[in-house]
Amino acid sequence: MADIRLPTPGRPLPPLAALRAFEAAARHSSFRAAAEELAITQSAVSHQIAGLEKRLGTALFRRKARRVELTEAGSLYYPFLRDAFDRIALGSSLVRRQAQTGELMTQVYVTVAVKWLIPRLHRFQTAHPDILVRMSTSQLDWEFDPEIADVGIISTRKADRAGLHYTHLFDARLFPVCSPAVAQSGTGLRQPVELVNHTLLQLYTAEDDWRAWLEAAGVGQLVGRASPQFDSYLLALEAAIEGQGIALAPHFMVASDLKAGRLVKPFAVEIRQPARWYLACRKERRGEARIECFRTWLMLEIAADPAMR
Amino acid sequence: MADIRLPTPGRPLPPLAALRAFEAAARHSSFRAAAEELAITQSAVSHQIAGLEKRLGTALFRRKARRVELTEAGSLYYPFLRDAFDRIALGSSLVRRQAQTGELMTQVYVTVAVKWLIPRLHRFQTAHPDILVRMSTSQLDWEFDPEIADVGIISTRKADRAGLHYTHLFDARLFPVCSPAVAQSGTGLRQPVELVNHTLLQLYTAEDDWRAWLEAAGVGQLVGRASPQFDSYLLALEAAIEGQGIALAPHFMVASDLKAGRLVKPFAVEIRQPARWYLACRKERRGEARIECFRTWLMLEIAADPAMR
DNA sequence: TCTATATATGAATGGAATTCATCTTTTCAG
DNA sequence: CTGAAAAGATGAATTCCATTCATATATAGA
Repeated sequence: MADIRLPTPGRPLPPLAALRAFEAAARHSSFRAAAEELAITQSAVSHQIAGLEKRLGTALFRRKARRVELTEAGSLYYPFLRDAFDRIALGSSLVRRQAQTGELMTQVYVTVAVKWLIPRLHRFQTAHPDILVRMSTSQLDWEFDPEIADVGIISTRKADRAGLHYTHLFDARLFPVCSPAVAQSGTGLRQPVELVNHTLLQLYTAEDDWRAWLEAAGVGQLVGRASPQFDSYLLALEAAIEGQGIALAPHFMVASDLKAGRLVKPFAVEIRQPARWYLACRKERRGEARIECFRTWLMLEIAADPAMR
Repeated sequence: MADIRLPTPGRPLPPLAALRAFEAAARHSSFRAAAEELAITQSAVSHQIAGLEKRLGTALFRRKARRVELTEAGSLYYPFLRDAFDRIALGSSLVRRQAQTGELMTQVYVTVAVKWLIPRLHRFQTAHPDILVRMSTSQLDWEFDPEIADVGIISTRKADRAGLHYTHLFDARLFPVCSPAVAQSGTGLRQPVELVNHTLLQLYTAEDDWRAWLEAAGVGQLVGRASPQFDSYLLALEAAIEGQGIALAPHFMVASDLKAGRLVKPFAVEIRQPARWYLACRKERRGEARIECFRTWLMLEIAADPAMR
């Protein structure tokens, strides 16, 4: 039951603070320099070393006029402490590095991956070369699966699954987009009411979005032409780019296509996407270095991206 | 000016307390056992390790039902910390031992050495075999010389020499002693006034002692027969034992001779020796292990010796 | 002798480490 | 299946130790 171990049972070690002060003071041959290195006052170093000397029952330094020098006892002690702190420092940095090394499996909707994340990912890889980001792209309605992925960028109305930690990322704005050709066809597309002559591209998983937007645009009764329903925004947007109709999509998913002129935004009316966007991970894995790196980076990218406002 | 040193400049190490907790917990595979070893609560260990994990950005333990086990990161970390603490412990114990090893030069009046210290010294040597006590026996009037000795057992009226630290040891009682033969010679020696027919053995350095005692005994005007003056109590007592007269000595110097019957105490009257007895050492050397060992042992011996009361 | 620099020291302070009290989870016995 | 025991987690309160502050002391150099 009891741990009968000679070298380590209940070894009462001197306080670390004092040992660190001693190590630094010995290295610098100066209390003042040691204090500076440790970002404490000279007084603290003096107190700590005095306490250590009292505890060990021997002087560790000879106080000379403008410096201190190790006594015999101090010279004996110093190498042990130096080595010990070197090991602690080395071990700590290895663990820290290891924690930041390896893969980070992210679960992302395919459209988010293609339209937003992948174009930015090189910056993350540059900043964190030790973290290999892998992506599992799911369809829009998939739930985050912590068995598969370390983190998930998900859109949901209630971020309350037990055991998961959610970081709110942003709220998306929804508005219709179409190809420039479609916007100019016929009499053009100037009023929401003119949508009646167009195909509204729909998603399985967001069937209410169009209804909500038409409502907000003041044409709630309007029913557009039937359209195939798509699995993902990606496909709906592809169809829109090819002029097959008008898609309703979150701003951040179409920002690049708008900028490139592949798509245009015919109306000013926007609605908030009812589901909010989160970064999810297992509760107990919050704090893991790779996850924190990714989270921090994500937040910065979002803050820097006008399409996220 | 600045210390350009790769391995050690201002390395921010995790708090020692947390590292110790981790090391102990890893060794025991149990927070509870670690807490017990460190004499803190389980709660403290839990807090510390949680903080460490947060700081390192990785879990160090997997919490299993009735125990914890190291994660990969923990397994990587543990050997470093174990080694580091082993070194600190080893270094500390070496320094402590070295501090208690070597000689301790004591400066003692020859009579104190012969009559009191030497008979007890074997007990000190048994308790502290690493400390070799050497003695420099001085005459009664010598002052303590910190250049020569580490400590001095001295008798003085004012313990106030700059740079010296004094520990009060005891106050001595003075009374006359003589050989049994002398005490019984003639009509015997029953009243202090009968001292007039005897030789009063005197010390150079304590000429007033007899006067003070006679005063206290109510025979202040009495002047005994002239006697040679001695260098030390030791010689005066030797003379007394041989029946050459009556000596006035501190109780602790004659306790053994009284017990052995070589001397007797003819009168009950005692006076306090005006000078008090101290253990002296350099102020800045107070706290040194060998000195503290000796001081502590001395105090215990004195407390245990009825002749010191 | 005066100034600059370094360490020592006692008292006061602040904050981190610890405890306390309580909860949650898991195992094991009956 | 229920209850008890054992281990760990957690938030709030507390205690104590490290640190700072203010000041003293000591030495070298001008």
